[in-house]
Amino acid sequence: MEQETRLTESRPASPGTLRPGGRTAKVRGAVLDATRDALAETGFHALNMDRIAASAGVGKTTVYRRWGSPVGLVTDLLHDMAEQSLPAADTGGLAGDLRANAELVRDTLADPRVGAVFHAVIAAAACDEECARALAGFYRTRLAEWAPVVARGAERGEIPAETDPLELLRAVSAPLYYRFAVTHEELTADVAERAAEAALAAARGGVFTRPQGASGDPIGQE
Amino acid sequence: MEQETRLTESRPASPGTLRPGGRTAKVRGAVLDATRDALAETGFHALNMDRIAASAGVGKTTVYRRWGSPVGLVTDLLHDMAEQSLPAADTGGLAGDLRANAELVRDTLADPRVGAVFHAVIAAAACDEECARALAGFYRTRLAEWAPVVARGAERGEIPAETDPLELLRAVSAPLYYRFAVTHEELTADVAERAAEAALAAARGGVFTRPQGASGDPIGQE
DNA sequence: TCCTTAATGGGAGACTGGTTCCGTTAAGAT
DNA sequence: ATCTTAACGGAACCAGTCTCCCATTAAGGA
Repeated sequence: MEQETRLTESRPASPGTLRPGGRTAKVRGAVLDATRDALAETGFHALNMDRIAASAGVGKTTVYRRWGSPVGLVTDLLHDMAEQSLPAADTGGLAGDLRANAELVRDTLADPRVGAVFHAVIAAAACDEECARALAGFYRTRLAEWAPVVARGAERGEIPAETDPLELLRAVSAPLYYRFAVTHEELTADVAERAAEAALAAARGGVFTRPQGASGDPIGQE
Repeated sequence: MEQETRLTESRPASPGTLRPGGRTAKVRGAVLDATRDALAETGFHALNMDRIAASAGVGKTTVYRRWGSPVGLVTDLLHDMAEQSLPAADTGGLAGDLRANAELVRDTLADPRVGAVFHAVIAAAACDEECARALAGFYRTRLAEWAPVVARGAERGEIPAETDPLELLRAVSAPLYYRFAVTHEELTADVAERAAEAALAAARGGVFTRPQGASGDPIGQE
C-alpha cells in the first residue's frame, strides 16, 4: 500500500515483478527459449550467459540482472515447466494407469530436447539449493496430479486401502530416473513397463501402506 | 624402442602414466583429497582448479595438465572410488541381504562428505560424456559384486530361478537414488527398508525374470 | 494523451580462470 | 653413482566472463 516505508530502495523487488507486462514477458520468453535450445545442443556445462543473451536478441546486462547465473536460468526454466501441467490418465484400471504414467515419464526423458533439460535441471539442483527446492516443488505438483489414480485403484480394491499414493507413484518413477540420471542407461519401453509392474506388485504386497493417509509433507527438502 | 618414429611428440602419453612412482602418486593423492574436501564444503559448482592446486600444495599448472577441468577431477575421483570395493553381505536370507544392500547405499549417500561427492559425480555425469561412462562403470562393478547374493537367493527358491540379478539390485537402489538426486528428499531408514521390501515383492511376483540369465551387456551407455 | 519510472541495452573496464613458457626436481634406467 | 627425461611448479600472459555506468525505451497509471 504505502510506498514510502523506511525500507525504500532497499528492495528493488527484483526486475520483472513490477512491470511484468509486454516487453518484460517477451524478454523472458526469448531467454528461456534460447536456454532450452542451448541445453539441447551443448548441454549444461556450456551454458553461457553471454551467448544466451546474444541468441535471444537481448542485452546481456538484462540476462545477468534478472537471472544471475546459468543455474538461475535453469531454475526459472523449471518454474516455467511447472506451470504447464498435463492431466493424469484414466484407463479404467490401476495397472493401465501406472503404465501410462511410466510411459509418460519415459517419453519425457527419452526425448532428446526435454531430456537435455532434465539432465541440466538435475545437475543444477545438485549444485544449488534453491534450484533443488524448485525441482522438489515440480515433482510435488506432478505427483499430486496423479495421486487420484492411485486413490481410485484403492477404491476398486486393486491395492490395499491404506496405500500411500505418493509412495507408489515414486516407486514407478524411481527406476526410470535412476537409469536416466545415475547409470545413464537407455530408457527402453520395457524398462517403463517393468517399473509399473514392479511398483504395482509391491503395492499389492502392502509395502506402501502407511499408518494414515499420510497427509504430512509429502516431499521434504534437503 | 625407437624414439624417432614419425609420430614423435604427437602423444605425450598423458602425464602420470610413464613415471607413476613416488612424486606423481603423492601429487594425485593430495589433489584428490583436496577435491573431496572442496566438494564436501562448497559443492561442485564452486570446484575451482586454482583453489584445488593451492590447497593441495601443488602447482596449478600440474592440476590443469593432468586433470584439465573440474569434471576431470571428479571423474578421476570416481575412478579412485571404484578401486576400493567392499564385499557384499551374506545374512543367510535374500530379504536380509537386500536390506543390507539398501542400508549400505543409504548410509553412503546420507553421509555428508560422501553424499556431496555423489552429488558432484551425478552433476558432472550430466555434463560430460566421459564422466558418465566412468559412473556407469562404477555401478557395473558395484552391482556385479552383489549379484551372487541374488543368485544364492534364487538357489534357495526365495525368488524365481530366472530372476535377473542386476535388475533386482537396480530396483533396490533406484528409490534411494531417485530421492537423493531428483527430489532431494531425506533418506530415512524406512525408505531403505521399503526399497528392499518392494524390490523383493516384485521379484517374487516374477517381474524381474528375463528369458535367459541375461548375459548380454548389463549396463549400457548413454 | 501525457508522465513517471521500471526495465532494457550498449559499451568500457575489471576480474577470474585458464594457458603457455621455461627452468627445476626427481623417477627410473644403466 | 650417474644420466636421461618425465613430471612438476612459478610467473607472465591471454581470453572469456561478469559488472558497472548511463542513455534509451516503453509499461502502467493519471
